[in-house]
Order: sequence, then structure tokens, then C-alpha cells
Amino acid sequence: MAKPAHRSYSRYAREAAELLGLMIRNARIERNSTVADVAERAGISRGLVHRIERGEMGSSIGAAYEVAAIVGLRLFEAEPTTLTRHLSMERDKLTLLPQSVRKGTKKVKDDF
Amino acid sequence: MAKPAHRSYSRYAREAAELLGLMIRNARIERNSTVADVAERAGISRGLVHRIERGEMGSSIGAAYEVAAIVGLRLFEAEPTTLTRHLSMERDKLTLLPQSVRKGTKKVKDDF
DNA sequence: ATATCACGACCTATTTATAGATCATTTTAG
DNA sequence: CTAAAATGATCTATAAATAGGTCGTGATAT
Repeated sequence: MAKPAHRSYSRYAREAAELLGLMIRNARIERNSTVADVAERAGISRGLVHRIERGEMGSSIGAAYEVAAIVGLRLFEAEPTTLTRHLSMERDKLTLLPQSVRKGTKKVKDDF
Repeated sequence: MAKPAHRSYSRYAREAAELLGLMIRNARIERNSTVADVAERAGISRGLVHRIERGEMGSSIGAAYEVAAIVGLRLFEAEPTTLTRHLSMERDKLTLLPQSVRKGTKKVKDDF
């Protein structure tokens, strides 16, 4: 049987996953593709595509984003900025930040 | 041993996952939180947070989005539109679309 | 209206991810 | 420079996701 494990998620996380699933489904239908089509092209099972579209939290990032790509959904590209550009921006940003965070007595810059 | 399985992903999917990871890491560091902190608050292991930040395709959507929420990263909210609003928009959109897609002889509206 | 087909729900075996520990490495704070 | 601490990597047992079938239901096209 195995324990249900019963993980808990915040509302925001759940809604974000649901939204992703809905966007995928909408994009797929607009493209006139069947679930089976997308599954085959993504190299995953029909059931998994279905669960992704339902926004189930257990599905893997890889599968979900692959499906998104296949149905032409462009995450992170609501703006003229492309995904690749976003990537380098974030990479650059990271080099400017400390590479590890000190937990101890840190004066948070909350003084304003 | 089990077969390596060796799944393949499109470049877009890989970059999207990597971007999400980078954004999470940047947000976490800006918030001055440690990986262990975030892991505990998300109810997941330190290693999983690390893999999510590295953009590994195997991590679950639920874990990734939960971590994103915890570090204050707001997906789908680059604009004044909130996540919840997006959700209802997509839900509405879905009701206007056919509920199943016919594979057969379909004239795609590619005529332009 | 009806035949066809996509969808959605199950189920089980198998593959895979995850937790949790340990250890090495790197980085920060002092 | 040094000490303390966070990160990152690796390992094993366990839990969970996935594949891949089946089947019922519902929608669609004719």
C-alpha cells in the first residue's frame, strides 16, 4: 500500500500548476492536437499528458515543459524578451549575488 | 541497475527549467535564505531544493512551484494581472474550445 | 441519430524521484 | 588567516511517478 504521504502545497503553488496545465490544454486544443499526439511527440504516456493538463503536482518539470514546448506554449515570453535572453540575464544576476547565504545574525535591509 | 532510460528533452524545455531554477536561486539569495531554510519550509529535502535550482528535469512541478512560492517568486505575474485572474481567464477560454479534438481530416486554418 | 473516436479513469509492474545521512568543498564572517 | 557554515555531491532505502494496457463515457462528425 505504502503511506499516502499527503504532501501539502500552498495555494499559490497549486494555482500556478493548474494555470500551466490549463494553458497547455488550451494551446493544444487550439493547435488541434490530441492528447495522444502530444504524448507521442513528447515521448511520454497519454496519462501523463492528462495529469499535466490537470495541473497535478506530481508530474515532472521536464515532462510538463516538454509538453508546453510541443504545443507551442512559450513560458517566460509574454514580452519581447526571449527565453534565452532571460536565461543570460538570470545568469548574470547570479554572479552579482553572494554564492552562499549566511544564516546567522544578518541585518536585513528592512530599514526604510 | 535498471535501464538509464535516457529521456530526451527539447532545448526550449531544458532552458525553461534552467531559467526557473536560476530565478528561484536568485530570489532565495536576495531573500537571504539558505537552501536548508527553504527546504524545511517547503517540507522537502535540501537535495531536492538544490536539484530544482539546477533546473533538473526530474523534479516535480509541485516541489518546484512550492519553492518558488516560498522564495517569493511570482510566476505568471510579470504584469498587473494576478495569478488567480489568469486562472479564470484560462478557465473561461477553455469553455469556448471544443472538449475533444478530432484527429481525422481536419482543415487547419493555415490558409492566409 | 449514430458510429467513431478522443477523453478520462483505473489498474499493475517497473522505473524513477526523494529523503536523509554523510563527506568534501567553497565561501563567508570575524 | 581561521573558523564556522552553507553548498554541493554521493549513497541507500523507501516512496512515488510513469508506462501501458483496459474500459466506460462523452463529444464530434457525418
